[in-house]
Amino acid sequence: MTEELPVRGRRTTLADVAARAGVSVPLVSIVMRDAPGASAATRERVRKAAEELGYRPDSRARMLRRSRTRLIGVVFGVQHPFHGDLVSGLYTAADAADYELALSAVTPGRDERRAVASLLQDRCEALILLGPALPTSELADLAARMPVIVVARPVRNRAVDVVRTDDAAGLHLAVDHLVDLGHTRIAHVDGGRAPGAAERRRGYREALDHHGLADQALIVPGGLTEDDGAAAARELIAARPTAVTVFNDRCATGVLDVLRREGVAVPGDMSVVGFDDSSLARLSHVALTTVAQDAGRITALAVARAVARLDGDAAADEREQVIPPHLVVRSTTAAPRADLAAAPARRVRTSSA
Amino acid sequence: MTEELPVRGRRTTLADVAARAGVSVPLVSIVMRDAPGASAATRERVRKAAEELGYRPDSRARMLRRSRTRLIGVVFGVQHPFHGDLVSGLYTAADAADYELALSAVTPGRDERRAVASLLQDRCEALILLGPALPTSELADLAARMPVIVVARPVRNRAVDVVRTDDAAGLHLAVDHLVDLGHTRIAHVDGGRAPGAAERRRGYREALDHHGLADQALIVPGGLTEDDGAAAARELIAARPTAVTVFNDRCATGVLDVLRREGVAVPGDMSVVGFDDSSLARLSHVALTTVAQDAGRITALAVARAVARLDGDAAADEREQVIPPHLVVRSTTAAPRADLAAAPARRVRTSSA
DNA sequence: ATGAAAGCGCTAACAT
DNA sequence: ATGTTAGCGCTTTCAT
Repeated sequence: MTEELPVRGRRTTLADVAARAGVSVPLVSIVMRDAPGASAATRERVRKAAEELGYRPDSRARMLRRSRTRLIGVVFGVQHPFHGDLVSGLYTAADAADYELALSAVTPGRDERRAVASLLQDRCEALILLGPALPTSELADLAARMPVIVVARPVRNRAVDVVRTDDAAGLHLAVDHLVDLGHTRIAHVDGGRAPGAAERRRGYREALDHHGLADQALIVPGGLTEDDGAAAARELIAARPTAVTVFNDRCATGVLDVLRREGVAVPGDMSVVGFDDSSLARLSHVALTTVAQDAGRITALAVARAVARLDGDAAADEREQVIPPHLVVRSTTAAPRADLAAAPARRVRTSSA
Repeated sequence: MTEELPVRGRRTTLADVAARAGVSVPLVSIVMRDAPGASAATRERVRKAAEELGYRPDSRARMLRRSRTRLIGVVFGVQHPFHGDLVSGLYTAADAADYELALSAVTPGRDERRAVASLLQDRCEALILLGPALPTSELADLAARMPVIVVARPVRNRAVDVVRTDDAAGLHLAVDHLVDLGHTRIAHVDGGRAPGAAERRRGYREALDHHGLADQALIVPGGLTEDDGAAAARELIAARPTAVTVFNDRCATGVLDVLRREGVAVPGDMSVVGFDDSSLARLSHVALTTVAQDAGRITALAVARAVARLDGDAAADEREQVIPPHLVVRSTTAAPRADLAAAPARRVRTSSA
């Protein structure tokens, strides 16, 4: 029994397997791909030979020969926790659609342009970009070459597909929940120029307006990080609304931390609502009430859209798919204390950072 | 002027560029690779043609033809924040060494075996695994096929290279710092079976022993997450050491949160030291004193080792490179209060969860 | 059911 | 300095 274990050096190829099985190369190819055109006996023999040689198909050669690479490029931010959830979902969806994923990370030393360039060289057939900061014009240029699906950021250009959470609706949910609890003085810590921040700000204003609370609006400058939230918390302590909606969970965590340290009880003195339902929010000692984005649905739709564009079947016409979020109520929201509910919030439209 | 903008459909190839420039295909290849063997005038002409056609080399064809792919596979956990720092560093190091990176993520639905398998099909020449959970035997099998560099986890097998932080030394730093401040009753919240946890536990014991404090040892079961830390904090509140070293920053954050909420002042009543110097620790409102792993150095060494194995030049013989960490002192450590410094810590070797 | 031949896009080896 | 030939590992005709 010749033990030809796979060792460092030349890789085993179809030809090696063919030689060992005593058949032609194309026939081995047929067997390896489970394509029709080989007898059961041959399949058996070829599989055995491949197994013994530790054969692994070369995806590069395969893609080179096929007209299609069945490869979808994904650009993600290595620092952003939510992108982790999205990447997980993308793998699942791509797998089901029989596509491969090529990951390209954006890091402090590697910008989006480089990340995209490397995917182009890998001959991806479509691009899925998670919360890209690239200008719309460049996205449009890319979209002229290949299907481009932008996730979690609105893009006003008919050439690119967009799958995103309905950010405005998310803030409606948050505000409605707080109003239901009896709050009237509800502030918002915003996300500055972050993707989605403008939509959430708008949703907040609309929702307040809808409840006849427009004159109670208080928008405090925030950002994406815990530090931004901590800074915002100081303004909140001065203004003393009874509840606050925060741009995202990270920022909300910063808000929570400072509030509690300064003796403001949550939810006793102030209710707090986040956005994302990240792992942070789920921690039992944080237990943040938050607006959940449906990562599984978003990623499934993103892949489905990429595949639809590639297969060219009935190219869907709405370029933007907006997914409704849902509210996850945990322990940072409650009815306002009776003595706090009445007093009016100090009105500050936008205070300077 | 023929505007042959790159449009969806067939990609432009070397042949297209060659035709437009009126030269042979290999000559274009030479120009695109900046290889010697073309006149300045030709280079000029070819570059112009390539530019006009929006030509991008096909990395798959390139790798297929070259004997070398110059591709290093990286397996990382999409949820682990520290892996983000490592991936960033790997890109930088690979770039400098003129290698490409192929990323393969481990997600809840995609285990390490799958992640590795896809990299093998991509014909990576070496593998860098971040904190892999794979059994040593499988790592050794892999290492028989190609250079394998394991990062951030000790592996007792001469076939694989290891680059990791000196975890035990990290706990020496932490304990020494606390002893210098005057602490004698120092507890440790451990990481269970997480990579590095055993080493850190050992370092903690050694350091206490070194200061003649062995009989004060108190190890509380913890874990990797904030929740684990929160649970451990309750035990700490009962035992009341004046200081605690925690497995990692995430867990330490959980400890901090509960301590503060239960009215235990940090660092007034209890000092806390983390491990990782993750972005969490750096947050101004957390300001955690912590043991910093040198991600830049670790990744540089990991790539350097992979390259050394591949180039076969003077294959370094120590398979394990242990990098000393350093202490970052922030605001969660201080001298113990005079009335607390004297009393002995309750002695619990390992309490049950 | 099986094999022979061709070629995906590129680079290396050899011509000239 | 430039062109010709061959072939990386695979899949796709097209024969048989």
